Amino acid sequence: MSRKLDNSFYKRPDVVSIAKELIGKKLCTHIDGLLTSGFITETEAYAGVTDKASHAYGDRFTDRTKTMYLPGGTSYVYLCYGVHYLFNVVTHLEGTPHAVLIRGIRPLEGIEIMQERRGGKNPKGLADGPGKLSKAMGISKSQNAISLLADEVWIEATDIEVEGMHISTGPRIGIDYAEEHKDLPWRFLWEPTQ
DNA sequence: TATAAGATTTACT
DNA sequence: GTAAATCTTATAT
Repeated sequence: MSRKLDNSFYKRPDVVSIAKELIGKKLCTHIDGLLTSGFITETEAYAGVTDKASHAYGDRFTDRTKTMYLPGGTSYVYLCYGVHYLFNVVTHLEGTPHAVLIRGIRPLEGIEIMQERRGGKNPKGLADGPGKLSKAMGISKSQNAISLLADEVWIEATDIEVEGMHISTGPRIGIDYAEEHKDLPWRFLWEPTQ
C-alpha cells in the first residue's frame, strides 16, 4: 500500500508549514536496487528569492539552483563543500525556488545497507546530518532533479500521532552569513519521547 | 582567468 | 578544538 505524498502536499505556497509537516514522515529511497527508509527528524525551510540563506536569494538562476525552480515534488540534491550531498525537497510551483532541506532521519528499513554505505559505523549517528543522510540513503548527484512521485526517491505519510510529537524549532544551522535572516525559527527538530 | 567562501563531515592534535 | 577535503558560484583582476 502506498501512502506516497503527492502534488497536493508539495505544491502548497507555505514552505515553512511543509517543512514542519515533513517531520515524522517517512523518507524512502530505492537506489541501485536497494531499499532504505527512515523517519524525518530534522528539516529546514528555504524560502526562495526572499531568503538570504537560500542559494536562490535575489533570483539567482544558475546551473546549480535551476533545480529549485522546478515544480513542487522534485528533489534538489546539492554538493556542499565539494564533499557532501545535501537532499532537499522542492515545493510550490514551477518558477518559485522554495525548498525544504532534510537535515536528519532516524533509520527504519535497510539499516545494514546504510551502515555499509557509511563504512560500518554503529546505527547511532548513521544519518543525523544532511551529508550523512544522503550518503546513508545512497543519494548522489544522479538523484538531482528527479520527481518525488516516482519510484526512486519518495516520501510517505505515517501513522505517527502528530499531536503527540514533540517538535522543537530554532534558528537554522551554518548560515551565519544570512544576517537578519539567520535567526528565523525555520528549523524543525523532532525529539522522540523515548 | 584567478581567488575566496560556503545549507558539512571527519580525522587528528 | 582545529584543520583538511575539494566542487560550485560570486567577485575581483
